[in-house]
Amino acid sequence: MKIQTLAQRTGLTAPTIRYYEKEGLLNKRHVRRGENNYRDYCEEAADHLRMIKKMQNVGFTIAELKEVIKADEANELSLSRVVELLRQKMQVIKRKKDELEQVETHLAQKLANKMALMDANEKEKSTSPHRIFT
Amino acid sequence: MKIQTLAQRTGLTAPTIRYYEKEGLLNKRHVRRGENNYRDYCEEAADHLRMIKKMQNVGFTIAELKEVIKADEANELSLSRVVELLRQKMQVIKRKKDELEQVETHLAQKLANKMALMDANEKEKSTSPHRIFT
DNA sequence: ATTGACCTTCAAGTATACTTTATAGTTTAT
DNA sequence: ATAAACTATAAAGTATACTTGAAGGTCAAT
Repeated sequence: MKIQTLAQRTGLTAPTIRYYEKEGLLNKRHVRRGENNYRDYCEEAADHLRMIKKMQNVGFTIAELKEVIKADEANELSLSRVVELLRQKMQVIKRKKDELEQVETHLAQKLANKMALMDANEKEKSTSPHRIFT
Repeated sequence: MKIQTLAQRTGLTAPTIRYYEKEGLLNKRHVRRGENNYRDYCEEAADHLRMIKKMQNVGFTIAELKEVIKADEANELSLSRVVELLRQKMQVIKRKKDELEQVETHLAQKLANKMALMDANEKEKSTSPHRIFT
């Protein structure tokens, strides 16, 4: 598949996909070159990019993504190092999940607060008319 | 409390705190000025900044943070607008949580994979000696 | 065979979030 | 009272993650 197709399937732009390749987030498994020198992507490239997008959304940098991707491709010699890295990244994710829940609680509290205020306002509005002639 | 104290309590640097103030993430409730023109922070400022840090960590931009903070301070007239905004941000958080879980699953799978490979390697090592003189 | 829609690379430009530097006034300790 | 350690502002510099622009090659349809 060509770059525009992949862009549409992932919601990224073609320049962004080229940029990610330059930054080392894609490898031979994902991209080849045709005779015309056009990039030719395999089907899995779309999933790969969607996962990259998700990790980006939750705060991973390109450098961190690259680290995980490269580790995944690395050979057996560094297996224990890869396992260590994956464990470490999962710790980071756990921390982020905790933080998200704290933020969620915080916002939920603010929301409840504002809604209570709105309710109070509504009551005032509906009771005022009764007081017009009192 | 002065800026260095606040910096230590939040893990931010003094310039970062000044920068956040300039960007509108702190208000009169959080900072005042002494006679010397030094900033004087209230106790709640630390919690406020820690929450900002958490939201930053999970991918909120300064512009988004400012939006929520300003909304929170807004008067009753825009209450329904604030409630709408808070609901919207909580949706974003929900989405981020989903994404984090997907990434977590993905990494957990890779981890399991690598560990299986390591196990296989270990077995090979322990059986090889037996084959040395065969 | 020419037009338009693709593709290529490379370089420069932009937005965000800081950090650093320069310059100067204030407070604290000896 | 003077040095060290703080505070202030303003402006410039940096890193990250793209986006945009220029200049050119390729492909598909008329």
